[in-house]
Amino acid sequence: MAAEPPRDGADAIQDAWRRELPGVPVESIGVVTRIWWAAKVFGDERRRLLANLGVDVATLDLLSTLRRSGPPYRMSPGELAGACMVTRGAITQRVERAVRAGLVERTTVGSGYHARAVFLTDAGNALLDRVVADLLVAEDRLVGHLSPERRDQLADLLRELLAGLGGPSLTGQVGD
Amino acid sequence: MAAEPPRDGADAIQDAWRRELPGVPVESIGVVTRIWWAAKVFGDERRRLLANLGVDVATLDLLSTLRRSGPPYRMSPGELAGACMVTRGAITQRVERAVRAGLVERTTVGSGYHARAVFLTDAGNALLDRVVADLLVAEDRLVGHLSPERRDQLADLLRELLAGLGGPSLTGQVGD
DNA sequence: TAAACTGAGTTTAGACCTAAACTCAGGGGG
DNA sequence: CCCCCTGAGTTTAGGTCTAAACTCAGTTTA
Repeated sequence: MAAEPPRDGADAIQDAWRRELPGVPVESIGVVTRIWWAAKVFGDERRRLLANLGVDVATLDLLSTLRRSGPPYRMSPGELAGACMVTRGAITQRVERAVRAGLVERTTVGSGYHARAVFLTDAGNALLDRVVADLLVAEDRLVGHLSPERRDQLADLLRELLAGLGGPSLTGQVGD
Repeated sequence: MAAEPPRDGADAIQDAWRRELPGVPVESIGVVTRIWWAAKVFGDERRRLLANLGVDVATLDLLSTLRRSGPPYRMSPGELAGACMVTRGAITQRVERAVRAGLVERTTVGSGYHARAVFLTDAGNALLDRVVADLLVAEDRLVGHLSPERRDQLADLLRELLAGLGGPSLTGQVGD
């Protein structure tokens, strides 16, 4: 007879919908709502930290994806859209901002209307060297209250969840 | 000797940072990145479904929070901000849109500059009755490939994670 | 009782995203 | 050789959010 874990806000939301709309299936809330909240906490924390370091989350996502891609460290806008999980239009805007900031460059073709490849400048690489380690250390602290065993259990369950979601997998991700 | 789970994109990202920035702690990625991706998949799916039903995610979040709050089904903007985990400014804008759509009303005070309480109209309640059940059924299907045992394990680990994050708890949530 | 304070709500500027329309470059038919 | 098609990239309109400045109502204080 293991002790029940203390109830939290997601449990309260399940109860509230059971009360307001009897008969609807509320079981997914325990997973979906908590994932939503955790993502919000991580996202807010990351935004604050990066703001202090002078970058925004979207730009760092772009630069990180290029850096992680490995040699030759160049990606087309379409590849970036797949890896970053945003629309091509969003990539156009991210690249435009990053170019203005001197963090990436584009090679174009023909009249120059279309970008062909995007790659980091020295300044972009320097920014990554300066920021990513701090970010990973901060996030390590955020999840540090979970024992390594619990953390690995959670990671494995999330991997299983994502595999079934048909969402982001190795396809379209880093490492062409 | 349990079989290793198949590698996914998050594993690849861990490897890539180990290669690019040797020495940085990459263990948090297995949890943080997968939670981020899962939230993105759930969020995109919810946005698409709700767009078909003629609502947007932010408005449904507002209406749901009011409905779940129970009697007297009224909340101040500040309470709503806490429960929805967005800034008060965002609540002002959400309420303004919902008022224009006829889904909620406001009671004001004095010159009418400040809202005091926000509550659902009949149209707002009808929209919830029409939409929430469909949404929960759809999300139940999304996580349906996990066995109930795995789902509960995942929910428990996420509850533990959130408790340690000091993030959303019972405080400021539903239930007055 | 009037000035200052405090806290809740609102406004605004700026960032970011999506969806849909638009624009080229390159590759077939005719 | 030219027209059209297709696909990748870009533009634009519209919506959402945050952070910081601003505005009141009610309260404290002298």
